[in-house]
Amino acid sequence: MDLSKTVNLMKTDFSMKANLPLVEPDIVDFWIENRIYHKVLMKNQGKANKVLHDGPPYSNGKIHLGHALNKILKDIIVKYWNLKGYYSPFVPGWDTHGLPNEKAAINTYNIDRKKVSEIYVREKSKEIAVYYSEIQKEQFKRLGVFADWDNPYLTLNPSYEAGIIRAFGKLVENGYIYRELKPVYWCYDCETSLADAEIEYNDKVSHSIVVSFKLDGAFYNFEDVYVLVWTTTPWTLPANVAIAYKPGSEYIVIEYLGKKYIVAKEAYLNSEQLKFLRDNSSIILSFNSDELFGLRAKHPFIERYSLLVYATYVDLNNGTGLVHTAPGHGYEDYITGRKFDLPIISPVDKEGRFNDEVDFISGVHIDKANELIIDKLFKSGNLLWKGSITHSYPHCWRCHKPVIFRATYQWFLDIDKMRDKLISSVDKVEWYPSWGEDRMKKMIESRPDWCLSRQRVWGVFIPALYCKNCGNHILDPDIIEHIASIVEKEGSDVWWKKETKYFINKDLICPNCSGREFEKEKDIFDVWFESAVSHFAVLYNNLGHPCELYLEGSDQYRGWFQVSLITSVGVLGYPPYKKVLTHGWVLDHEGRAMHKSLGNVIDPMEIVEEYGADILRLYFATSEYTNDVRMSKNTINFVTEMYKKIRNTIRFMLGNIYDFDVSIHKFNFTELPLLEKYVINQHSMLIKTVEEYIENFEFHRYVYHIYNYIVHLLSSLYLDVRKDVLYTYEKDSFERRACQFVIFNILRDLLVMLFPVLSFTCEQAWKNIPLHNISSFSCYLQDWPDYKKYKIEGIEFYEKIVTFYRSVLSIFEKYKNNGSLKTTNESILNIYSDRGYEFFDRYKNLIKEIFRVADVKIFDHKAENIDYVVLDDTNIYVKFDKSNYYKCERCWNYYQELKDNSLKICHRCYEVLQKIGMFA
RNA sequence: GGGCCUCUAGCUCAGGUGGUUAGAGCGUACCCCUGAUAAGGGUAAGGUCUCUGGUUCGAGUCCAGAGAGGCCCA
Repeated sequence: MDLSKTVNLMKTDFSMKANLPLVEPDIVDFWIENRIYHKVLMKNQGKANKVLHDGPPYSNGKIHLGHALNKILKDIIVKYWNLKGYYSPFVPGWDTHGLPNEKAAINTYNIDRKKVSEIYVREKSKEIAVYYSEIQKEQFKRLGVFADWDNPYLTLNPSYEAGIIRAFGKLVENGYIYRELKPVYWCYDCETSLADAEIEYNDKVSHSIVVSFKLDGAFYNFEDVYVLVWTTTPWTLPANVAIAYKPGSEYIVIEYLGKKYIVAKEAYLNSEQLKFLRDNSSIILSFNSDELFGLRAKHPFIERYSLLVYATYVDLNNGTGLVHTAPGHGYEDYITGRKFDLPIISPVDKEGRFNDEVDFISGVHIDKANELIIDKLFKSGNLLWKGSITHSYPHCWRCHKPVIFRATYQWFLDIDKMRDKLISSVDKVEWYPSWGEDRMKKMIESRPDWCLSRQRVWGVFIPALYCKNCGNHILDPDIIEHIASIVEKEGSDVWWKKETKYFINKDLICPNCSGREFEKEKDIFDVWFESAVSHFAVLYNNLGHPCELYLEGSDQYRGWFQVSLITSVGVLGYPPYKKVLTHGWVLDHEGRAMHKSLGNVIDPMEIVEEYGADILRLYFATSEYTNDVRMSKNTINFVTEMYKKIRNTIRFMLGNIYDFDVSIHKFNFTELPLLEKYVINQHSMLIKTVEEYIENFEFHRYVYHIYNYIVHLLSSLYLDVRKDVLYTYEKDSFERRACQFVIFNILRDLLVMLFPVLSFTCEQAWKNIPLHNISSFSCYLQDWPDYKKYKIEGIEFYEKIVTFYRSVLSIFEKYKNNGSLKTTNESILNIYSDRGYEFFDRYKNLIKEIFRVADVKIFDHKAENIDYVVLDDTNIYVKFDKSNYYKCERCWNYYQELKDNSLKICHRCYEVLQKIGMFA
């Protein structure tokens, strides 16, 4: 008789080898064809909603690992919420406007901006943006991310654009918008402003001059004292309004050729530019630079005074330690200017020519003006030294000519006005990790006003008008709303297509000059403003505002978290989110950022194609992602092994319920065998703990906890112990059906609990559960398990037996290693204890079951010279003996006697064989 | 240069309010099983807790520096 044929071995089509790269695409199709995302929403309709609002990635390339990490983490949360019974839609978004796509369009289609219409550039930019958003969408789908892919929000959608304009209108109404001069990079050859990204740095030879400004009044009883400044851009001197020194530093008065000059001591000793006077001058006074505060110096060729102010960026190793400050011509100068309320003078026009402000250079180009100014300084005796310098200098990316900083009028959002409100609104948000709150506050405290305007075409225009007569700007909330409603229907292109009057819906008269002719603003919004108002364009009046959660990389404290907060507080008065969660960056194995130049970039889709999306998902889920996540192909192997263990355990469970029907084989948990009760109660604890971890967004704990449960409790203990019952007991026996019942419950719950991470694998396993046992055709349509259902009282003692078992195993190892025993099956376990006799005696059968030994003998006294383990502070002595029992050839257990010695079958197996008709 | 953050076994992670020999899994080595089999079970060896000072009877845990790395600014 072939006894192996009489045993109930596992059966399943769920293969051991995953083949994820091959299998996953079909599962994606299954989800999409069956509208699983929508079905879950229908199921949860009317329940409490929790919305994770998607921060829109920029649509100018394929996804990288950072995108993958971000979307997978979001997906885990949203899937958990939906399983838990919340109504949690996920609307994906893309940031589509802005310079990178405009640049990409110009490069891709070889566009000469001067020769084509703005509409053409916009059309081509849109092509690029839509193209990449579609690519990214497909990639995200392939990662197993669930979302409303057919209805994403794109910032170029007319409805979204209208939202941008309306949000701006609210900010105007609330008094946060103003217009002011600000220096921007300017190319006088291309006659345009440039963004940072359009700047390239090249070496340039510049003038290098040291200029004196005469102090107004006496300094330390010295009359006629001069301060020295160094500059490489003499043409900016007409815009000089201040001189900056480094606070709290040692400055000196020196005498040089009979005159007294102030410089920083360190500069005097080290600076290249002061070399000319170092050897023929003497220090006559030393003082703290703070004494300079509030003094003023006379401009060398303009009837104006220059204020002495402090600035921490002043460098004492170059120049004089006193920095020529022209807020109209430099960013740092501008910041200092705002700090000290200095005027912004901008005497240069768009072609680089001076206006009439200073007579001797009126109409002169700045390149020529340099010479004239140097000459003027020389003649007045204010030029102390003249040389040249080669330095790295910003150039235009298109014409490669040096650019200048030039103050032009820009639109601003007034942060100062709302700063207190912003900071207090930070308190209303829960930040994960908690240091986020502090970080956000510190950033808001020091953040300058927000320059909203860009001199570009690919974006949403700023809905402002100008009086043709006097140039006065007009921001009218009624007109802005009117424009928004036009854009909602026709898209933002309409601004470039229609005449100004098309946008004016009332009798508009310039309040300044009573003019009636107007023209449209040419500037567009900073792209950050567009994505910043997604809460208004997407959440408000739709998904709900504020939403539950924003989740982005930690760079977004400066970016989207912050700008969203600003616009939300500015428009509605409160934050757009209840919680903010951040993740770190994906780094290479060495902990370095991935850069093309370093050659350490890993493409997420490469991982998906080689290992599968579930592996990538598991990788991120097991990482402590609030820190940076290191990744290399080596570390992926670790996750792969972990995956195999999970998969095989699932497979084993699936294979052992092939003949199980939950509608027939139903039990109350309280009537189950002890081991089953113990396992079910552990299962209850698992669910509870896992929930807590996920609620705190601690996914690595959640996954590791399940994993350890699978390894320690299921694979190593329960399933291993119960193989005997599953394989050799009669199919319909209480023991076997009870075991299957427990396995089925655990399996079903595990698949649901792992679904947010291992979506593909769980769905695939779900399809392999015998059909009659499940009520839904997708794992995702199940409910999250209720831990209370599995709570069982009075089985705490079992833990003690398990602990005893685990510690005794190392003793058994000694018998194995010296060759006296091979398996526990064949041996007898002797337990000696003077204090634990009663306990061990009572659970003798359980101990036999867990240890899988031939027999257990308990003694109520200690033993000498043998191994012991400590249990509850009591020494338990343990000895294994080889039994002389007989092995049953069917169940492989050892018995004192067999039923049939010729067949070598034990009593139990004999009965089973009889029942299944083997002896008929 | 500034703000914020990270640094525990080869790898991924645990280690509330400071307290005896720092834990788990993977990997490794060795053993068992061959009815989860390109599987399953077991045991063991691996850590100056990045470094240097300090507080304390006592610090991975608190404080101050340093180093390496990350994000954001300048």
